[in-house]
Amino acid sequence: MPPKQKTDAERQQLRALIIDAARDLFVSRGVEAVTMREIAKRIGYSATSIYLHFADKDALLRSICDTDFLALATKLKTTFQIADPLARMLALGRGYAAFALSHPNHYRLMFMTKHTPYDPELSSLHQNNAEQDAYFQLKMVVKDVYDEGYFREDLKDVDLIAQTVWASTHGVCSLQINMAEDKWIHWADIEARLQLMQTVMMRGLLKQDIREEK
Amino acid sequence: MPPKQKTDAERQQLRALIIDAARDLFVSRGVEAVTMREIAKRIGYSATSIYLHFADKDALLRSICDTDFLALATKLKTTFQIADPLARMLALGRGYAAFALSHPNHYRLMFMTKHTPYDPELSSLHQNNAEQDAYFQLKMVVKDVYDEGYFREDLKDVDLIAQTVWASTHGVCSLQINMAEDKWIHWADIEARLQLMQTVMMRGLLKQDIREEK
DNA sequence: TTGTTAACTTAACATTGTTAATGTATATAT
DNA sequence: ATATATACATTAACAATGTTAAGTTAACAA
Repeated sequence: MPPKQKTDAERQQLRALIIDAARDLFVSRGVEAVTMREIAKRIGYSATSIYLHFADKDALLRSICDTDFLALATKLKTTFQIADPLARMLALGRGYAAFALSHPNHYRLMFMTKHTPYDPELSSLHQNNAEQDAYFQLKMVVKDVYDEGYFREDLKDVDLIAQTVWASTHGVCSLQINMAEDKWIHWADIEARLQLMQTVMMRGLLKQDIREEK
Repeated sequence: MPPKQKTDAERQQLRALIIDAARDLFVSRGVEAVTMREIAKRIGYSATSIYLHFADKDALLRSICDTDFLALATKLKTTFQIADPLARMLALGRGYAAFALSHPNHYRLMFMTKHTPYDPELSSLHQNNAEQDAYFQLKMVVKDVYDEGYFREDLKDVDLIAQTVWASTHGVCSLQINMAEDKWIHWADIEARLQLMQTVMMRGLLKQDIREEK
């Protein structure tokens, strides 16, 4: 029994309801294990109603990722208040890892799951926006450190540096998320692994005198 | 029309046939996109025949991973002939990355896909065997470098070092495999990213005089 | 010859994502 | 006030999937 003509706000609200329910289920049991019918049941609608708001399951997943990317960027934004570029870069890394490890299934959806390529055209987020684009945030802080002249002489490509910094933290976090339960490896403490990775990266990227100053 | 009573060798052969066909398909189109019927068709059997050799799709996947872990260890074994521990460690990293990037879907199955925990008990491979256990190979070479006294004074935990080295290369490779197609990031060349990561890690892990010697 | 059984196939099931067909209550037009 | 159109929702249905149950066939043992 549909009360007709929802306002835009109401429709947005239902969209959010679907997204939240879906994320909850995806996050606790994995994307493929969750059915459209199940998501629908959770919010008291029929499965097909979801298709009035999302083209298909993948589009729903994409929307969830969009909101999670925004959540990540919002969290990392708090580092902007740190004046020293180097301290800011380290804080960004720590914040990123904290997000990854406290929302492992979000992180899996965002960075570890096979997907149709992310495309700024198809996203509700704005690329190169400091409030919404976490990669842009990283690039900015790396650029600030670069502009201070802290990086070694042979490091000139800000994108390359940013991607290497990203990969280092992503490596630790993604191994933790995907392999921590395995009996094959006797894992060192995750905090120790994160700390060592940051230390090693700083040693490898920065000029010696900058490191000694700290 | 079943000619009865296969020998053990024949049954092993059919198992291998299934594994090879399944891997081929998994690797080219992803695990979930491939159906049991399709695998069966490829080798001229019916889908249900596969269940005579593997409990379910996941067990089949596990067997494939086992053979791929062995393939990785076998590939990395070629580095054993390098006398210098440091050069050996670098070669191991390069070999690992080459494997990951030339078999991205294998790699995805092995290290990026959610799985029931790997357990030495349940594997056909032997843990801590230099021929079969790639992590053990890494640990060994890290230990050799450690024994030479090449690592910085503050680095004492071989497992922690090994896991950090692993995470660095895994980070680059897994981002490449999962995100390279995304339009959001303007990716630097993958070779440059691998090279910089190795350089940075060596700078961060090794004593200064060792690095200058090279 | 007659069972027995291993190897294999066909049928069948429950579940999935998704589309088509249908209903229903409201908003608008008359 | 009545009719019509339409937005919102549901139920039915489809093709495809992993998997199980129920045959079928051929080799061997008695």
